[in-house]
Amino acid sequence: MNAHRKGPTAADVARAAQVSTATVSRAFNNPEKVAADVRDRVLRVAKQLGWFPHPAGAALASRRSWLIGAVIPTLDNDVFARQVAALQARAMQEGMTVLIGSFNYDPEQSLAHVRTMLARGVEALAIVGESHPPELFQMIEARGIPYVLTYGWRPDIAHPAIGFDNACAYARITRHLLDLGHERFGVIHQPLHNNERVGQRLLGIRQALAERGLGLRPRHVVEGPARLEFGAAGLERILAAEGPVPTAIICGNDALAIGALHAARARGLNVPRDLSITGFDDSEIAAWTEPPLTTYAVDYAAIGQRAAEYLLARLEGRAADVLGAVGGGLVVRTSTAPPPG
Amino acid sequence: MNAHRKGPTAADVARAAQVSTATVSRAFNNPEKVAADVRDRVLRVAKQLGWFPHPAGAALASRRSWLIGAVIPTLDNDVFARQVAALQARAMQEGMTVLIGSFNYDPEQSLAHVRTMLARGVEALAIVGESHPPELFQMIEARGIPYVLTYGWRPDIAHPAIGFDNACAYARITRHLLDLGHERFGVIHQPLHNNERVGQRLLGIRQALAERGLGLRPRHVVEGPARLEFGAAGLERILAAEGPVPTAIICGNDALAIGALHAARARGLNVPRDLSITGFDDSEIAAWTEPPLTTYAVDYAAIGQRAAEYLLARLEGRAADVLGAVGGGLVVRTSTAPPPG
DNA sequence: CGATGTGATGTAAGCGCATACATACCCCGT
DNA sequence: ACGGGGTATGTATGCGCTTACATCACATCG
Repeated sequence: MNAHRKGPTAADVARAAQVSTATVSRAFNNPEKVAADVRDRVLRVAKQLGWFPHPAGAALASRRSWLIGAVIPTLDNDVFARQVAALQARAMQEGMTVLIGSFNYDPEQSLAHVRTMLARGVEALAIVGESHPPELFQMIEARGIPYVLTYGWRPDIAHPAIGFDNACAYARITRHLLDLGHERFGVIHQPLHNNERVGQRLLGIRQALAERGLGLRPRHVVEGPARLEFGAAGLERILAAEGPVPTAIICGNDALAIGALHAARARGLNVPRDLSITGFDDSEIAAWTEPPLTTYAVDYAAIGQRAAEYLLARLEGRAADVLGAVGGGLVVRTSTAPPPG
Repeated sequence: MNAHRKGPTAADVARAAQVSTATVSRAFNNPEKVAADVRDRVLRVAKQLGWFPHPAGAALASRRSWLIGAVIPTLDNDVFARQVAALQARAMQEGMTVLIGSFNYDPEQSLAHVRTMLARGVEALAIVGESHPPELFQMIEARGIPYVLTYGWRPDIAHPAIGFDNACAYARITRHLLDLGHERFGVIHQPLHNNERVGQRLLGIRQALAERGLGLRPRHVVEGPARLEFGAAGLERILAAEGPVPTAIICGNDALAIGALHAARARGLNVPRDLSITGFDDSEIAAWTEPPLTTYAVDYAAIGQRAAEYLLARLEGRAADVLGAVGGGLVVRTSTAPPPG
């Protein structure tokens, strides 16, 4: 690979503008320290020569990379995309740029991403979730850079984190259904593997049920990919189970819920009269399904924005009171109703 | 900001391993050039000291940043997210990392992103669309780095590009409807502003219509944000127009089409019996709407992957025959049918 | 057995910039 | 007119690494 083209250097600009390289550097980085006429001359010459500070030289001398790393499961999910977009917007205001790595729910890959990001000199890291190899956190600690976990948050979490309490959120959904009078529940959820958030959610459901002396039957809990297709297949499977069938189905996200909605209709069931179904995330389409979906909204943009806030503050040695839970809440539409009979 | 922590340097490792810094560097970058025992010793000492090559030093000395820039309209859209994910996956195989910038259909922002990316030392750039200030392309040319435009592609495009021909794609959709017997068409499309692809699409529709001696009435063409809500509002507006109303509605993407589907149902129209509606992108949900949506699939992942291929090849001075059109085609489902009567 | 080649390692020169420190200059007060 | 203090600019060093080149040990072969 020969990626290099020899361009002009600060020295060339200095010579052409009849100043020293120090003044060239100052004209770019501390304009107020340079007399207006000199600065203008330098900037003009630089533009003419097509020069601007070479990042590696600048990074080396100033010991700053102006890079923040964001490690997320996948970009193919609005939830993370929104978060990253907000992080990036805020970071850009401070002149920092964001490096994104998607790890596809694979701890190997998250480790690899953190490794290369550190090798690229990121000054801070935002990472989705807790399910990562201990080595990942050790590497970060060893580097001594600020980091923050995003998406999930729990009162007893062992890292700086910004997000929402998955257990609480799903307990909230469950109580909504309990209050409507439901007693038999089904759950269609994402893979538990390497995703502590999903475990938290099941926990939240189970706790809310336990409060009323209820429980979840294993045959009414199905796990699979977070896609419409599995939402449909999952509901089929639950309804095919032995014995009395659930009257309420709690889904891991809106896509699963929409799939379930379809499967229910295909079986001639009326939602919500015969079966209540809930989603999660309050995606755009949730308001437009037939019937409109009861779901749970989380302010994902706030997660990204506050994560940026936190990291920026840490980099400046400031304190920032932004860790913890972000806003969110149940959005009741018409896919939930009292159970039949 | 004090982002710096003084860590060990190559010299520390060299000393501890009783070799020169050159050998340390080689042990990391050209392991095969170092005797096995020495290499192991160096790597062990390095790990023990928690050292690895400082990126800025490495970048400065080797004149490589291993960075590729991706400039896209927004991450909030699956279409671009998929493309970026593929680009990134391919780039990572070669040890390069991808810097992402979303410009929100604002040329100012795309310019700003390219500027900071160049300042970060990216070695190549992938950019969505042609609607950017000339200055943007000048900056890239001045830097002399490879770049490729993605998403849109035309036979007469003036840049290296990978994507699909928006005009052809929409002509194809239009002909499908023409073949079904439609003669009056409506269009619900995204903002034309700073988005040459949308203009291309309208062009394609008009050309296909012209071939059969037909045209588009201005009052049957509405422009607005690419959201469900506007899909619905747009259809309302078209149906409220004076005179005979369209029997086929061509939408700029699946979200608009789904919105239109809803509005049609709300007005008591049966799709496709009373009205045909088409989408674009073949998003996951398109197969699950009521009725399932006729739409147009584009292999967005291939765009990202081939863009990476092209840039990588250029960086290595190789030729790569990947520019041009990617796969795609009409997906006929049941939201289209012959016009009523 | 000495000339020559080969592979492993060391030496040292930058890579392009920021910045602490030194210097020159100017303004002002006295 | 002179000194003090502030401001604009220059000087020179080093950031941490890679790599061309020099060197050295050793094996090979005529």
